[in-house]
Amino acid sequence: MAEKQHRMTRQRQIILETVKGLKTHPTADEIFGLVRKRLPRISLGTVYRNLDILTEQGIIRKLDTAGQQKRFDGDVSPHYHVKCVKCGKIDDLYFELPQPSSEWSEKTSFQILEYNVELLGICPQCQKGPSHH
Amino acid sequence: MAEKQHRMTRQRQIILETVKGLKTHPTADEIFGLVRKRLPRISLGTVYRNLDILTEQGIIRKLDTAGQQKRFDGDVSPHYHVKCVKCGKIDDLYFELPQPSSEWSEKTSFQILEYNVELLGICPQCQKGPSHH
DNA sequence: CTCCTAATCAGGAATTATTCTTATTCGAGG
DNA sequence: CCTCGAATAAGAATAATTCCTGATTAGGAG
Repeated sequence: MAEKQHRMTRQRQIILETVKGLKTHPTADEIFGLVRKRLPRISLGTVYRNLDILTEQGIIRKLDTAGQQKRFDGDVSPHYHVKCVKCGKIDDLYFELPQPSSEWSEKTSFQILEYNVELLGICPQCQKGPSHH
Repeated sequence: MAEKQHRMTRQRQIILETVKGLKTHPTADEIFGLVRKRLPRISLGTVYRNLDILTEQGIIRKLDTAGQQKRFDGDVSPHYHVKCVKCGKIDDLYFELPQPSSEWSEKTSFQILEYNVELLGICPQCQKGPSHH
């Protein structure tokens, strides 16, 4: 099972620091924008590659939310998310869900691994005015 | 609230029949492939447009599953889905999952509209061999 | 410290899914 | 039939992400 070696490059380090340093759930290009301030020559491809590597390593989380852009989360503790249907913003939800029950597996031929709950709603900001951005 | 008029064109009719006639959860291009057999000159854009219109009308369902391609479902009765993490195939689940509790909404400042439950698993086919597709 | 090499990088092209544009056609109410 | 807004085919455009290439570098071996 030869695992691939991973070097800690300056780029990867700064991308990691950036994601961990945010309480938001940034998209790849938002991270790109921030990292660029410290590493002006970094490329978007590098950001994507490192976000994927860090996700594989379980150091950050990739939010496979329905919709267009994927978002990333520096908080890998178990929690769920709400997404604003208007602006796409994501908020954390720290509640417990029951474990997948064996009863479920009996009713499907799939081997069930996990389940996610994604709540959809409207964020405080978009509740105020008719979204005019 | 002037609803937009919708004409029943031959294209829309056949797209609808196709989706309703399938027990699978086809992607837009799979539907395109099938509809094409009856309407060789139809364009992919027409398929997309009509799938969206039919979804708006609640006649079919668009599955906003995380991942790359969206899938459609001719069965609009309430049920959930499992997605195979290996091949992306989707299966229906006709059992009850934990209902959203008001407790959840209290923990966020978002106005909750709806919630999705997405189960992830491995389909029978992918359980067998080391996925060599 | 120096060498070596696989891992990584920057830059940009390629891919993929979906939406949009435009000129033309058509469904259905009058 | 006529009319007209809705719908169509074809293909361009967009957006997010992945892939490709030749140059660079981290970090272990010597």
